[in-house]
Amino acid sequence: MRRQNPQEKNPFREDLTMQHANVLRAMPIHTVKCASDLDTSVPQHLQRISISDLKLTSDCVQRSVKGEVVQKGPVVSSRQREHMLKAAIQDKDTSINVIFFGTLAKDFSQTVRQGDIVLLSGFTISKSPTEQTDRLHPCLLEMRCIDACVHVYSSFVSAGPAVVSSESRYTYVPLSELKPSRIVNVYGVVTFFKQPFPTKGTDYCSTLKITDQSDAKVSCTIFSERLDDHPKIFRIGDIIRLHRVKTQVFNGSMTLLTTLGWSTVTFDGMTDSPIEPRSSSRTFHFGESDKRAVEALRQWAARQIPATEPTVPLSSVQTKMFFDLTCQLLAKASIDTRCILLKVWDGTKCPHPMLNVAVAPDALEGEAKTSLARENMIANVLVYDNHVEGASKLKPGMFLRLFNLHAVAQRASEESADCVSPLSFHLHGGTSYGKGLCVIPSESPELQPLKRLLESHAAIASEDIVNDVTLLEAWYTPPETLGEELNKDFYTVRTCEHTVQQVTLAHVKRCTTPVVCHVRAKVKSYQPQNLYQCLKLFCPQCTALVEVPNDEVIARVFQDALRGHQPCSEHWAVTSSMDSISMHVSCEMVLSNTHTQLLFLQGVTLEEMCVISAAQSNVVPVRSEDGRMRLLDFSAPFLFRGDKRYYGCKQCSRSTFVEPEVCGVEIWDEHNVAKALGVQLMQYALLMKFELEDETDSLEALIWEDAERFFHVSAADTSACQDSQDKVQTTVDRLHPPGSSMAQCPWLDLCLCTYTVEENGKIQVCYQITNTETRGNFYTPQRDQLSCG
DNA sequence: GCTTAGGTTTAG
Repeated sequence: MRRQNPQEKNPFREDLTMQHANVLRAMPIHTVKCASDLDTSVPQHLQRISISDLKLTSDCVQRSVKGEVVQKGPVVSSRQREHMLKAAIQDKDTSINVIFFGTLAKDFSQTVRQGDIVLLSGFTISKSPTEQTDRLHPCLLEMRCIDACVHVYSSFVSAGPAVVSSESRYTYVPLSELKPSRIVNVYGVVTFFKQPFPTKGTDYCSTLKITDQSDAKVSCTIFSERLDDHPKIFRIGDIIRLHRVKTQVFNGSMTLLTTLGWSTVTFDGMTDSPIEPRSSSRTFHFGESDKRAVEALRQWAARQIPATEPTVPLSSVQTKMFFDLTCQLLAKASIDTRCILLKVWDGTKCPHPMLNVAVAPDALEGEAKTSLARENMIANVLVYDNHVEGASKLKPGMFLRLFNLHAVAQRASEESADCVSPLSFHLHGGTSYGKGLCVIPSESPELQPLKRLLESHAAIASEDIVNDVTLLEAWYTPPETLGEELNKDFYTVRTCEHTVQQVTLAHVKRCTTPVVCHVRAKVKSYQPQNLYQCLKLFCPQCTALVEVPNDEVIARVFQDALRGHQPCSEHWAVTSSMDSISMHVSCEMVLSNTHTQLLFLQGVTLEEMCVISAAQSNVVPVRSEDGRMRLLDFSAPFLFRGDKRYYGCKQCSRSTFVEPEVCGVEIWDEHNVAKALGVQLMQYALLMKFELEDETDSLEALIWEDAERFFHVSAADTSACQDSQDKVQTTVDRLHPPGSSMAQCPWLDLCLCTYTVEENGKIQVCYQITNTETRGNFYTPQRDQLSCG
């Protein structure tokens, strides 16, 4: 390092001093070629003492200790103090801290590796200041005086009971044979794990539980401030190797804890899959013996742990369940600081309708194909709290495993059955039950079936961009064979023949009028809120659109007609009277025997009219004026047909009453009655305004010309028939469930016409929903429950 | 500066 900085003073001075010192002293570190040399080639005057026998009061002159280097820290230097290096050596059951000072610290750092066997002499004994925390030996060895000497053998061969081979420098202790306060190397099969989570300290913590052929189960706690250093565990059954972890008894159970210099490597646990070590370190040791150890654990685990479904595909998800999901990220969007939305898929179709969380288009990173959402293939995952940090680093296209996802039905009320409630997926805050998420490398063998499935779907999805209209229709129109749950639910279909591609609302707004567009949107709000107000009267002649008069207004017209009540006589009619009520029928119709079909009624109130007309086919209320027959004011219906009422246009109807033209009419209905009377019949129409919204924009669209097809009712029926009114109400409730969020509203495929109208000299762009029909379940929620069972 | 957590469900 110093050589890289020629400006610095005395660049070589320290090195020269070191070399000089080494020459003057006895070499402090001796390497031996054979383990037995540690016992034979060291000075004979040194007497061996076992670590466990060391005491503060022990005489350490002419004594030596031998042990494996189980910890080796870095050389610590400061201006005030000489160089230091802390290590720990272990002999049988006991580990003791050793501190090397000065040049010895540097030499030890360069010459000795963890796992080496050392023989130390010339040490002094002091009290260990870290006994309470590291639970190692109460004493500490200090290697500082001029006599301090290290003999090292660095090609250790284990005689232990473990998974070793001749080339291995490591001994692996069976989990059942772990002793307290030892630094050990272990292999194990993961039976539980949590993704790393931040601690209250400086590190992230991974907690896991492992087992091995000895059948002992041991919890492990791994601390590291670098996320990348944590074990890359993707699922239960993975195999983990831990080096230099410390045993510790907690709550009566053996646990493993990372210590200085720990390391880890993990492997897929599936038998027959390639043994690829997963590690952030490029320098980990991995040889044939490790392959054998992994394979042995795989074989053992395959027999021990019953084959369990590793993760649950969307096609198997049930409401309320907690499950692990392996998937690909399509898009993500931040909801707020404590919540992030992930749109994911795994190539399977969920049997339940899936909640689509709508977010502003500019907030969405990545693209979620709407065609997939339509097929229940996109899961909307809401990631909360402590998981937001990790989720925000994800990029669309990544493969993920989400642990302990919660499938939540959106509507939890008693009234709505689960079968129609859209599912959302929550990764709740906290780490219990392993809640968390991880990225799985794309090349991971276990991902290959998933990737093949996604690719096959992606191929289909890309074809619809080829503008093949037939395929487009097939893709966007829910086929009858689709999941029954979806068919029970509510959706719309376009009935037009337009060969146009689906566009966004933002696109529609940019189009020049007039144009026909296909869109996919939700109903954010609607007007009028009182549905009786959506029924209008429309004159096809002058295009006047007026409200349907209420009974109060109509009754007044009848009262006005009664006021100047006088008999009237018309040459074309025969009249019969009873009290103040007169009935007129056409003479010509009497002759053609159709007179029962059309009755003119004079001198009745609205109530009486309703009673009488209920049993008649066509009744026209009339009044007399100067002895002549007149129709009532057009504020009242000019015709009552059963329970239906028909109105004439004030503008377009003949103002004077003339002899009805009855010739040639055999069956009388509202049209030929109107024609015979010179009345311009007004049509009933349903008119509503929907506020439509998609990911890109919102706009207000009218539905009226095709409203009857949309609602599957006749507007005239809704004027009189309760069932038809209920049907409109139910449909509107399905479009926008009362009190619901946008997320709960169904996506609608709509055909939209744009046009301009001029009003008060201003040109305004209007949108109208045409050629669209609602489909699905129109029953009320109460009935719905029955049908869902 | 040398701890942190120590499996066991949010409540959106």
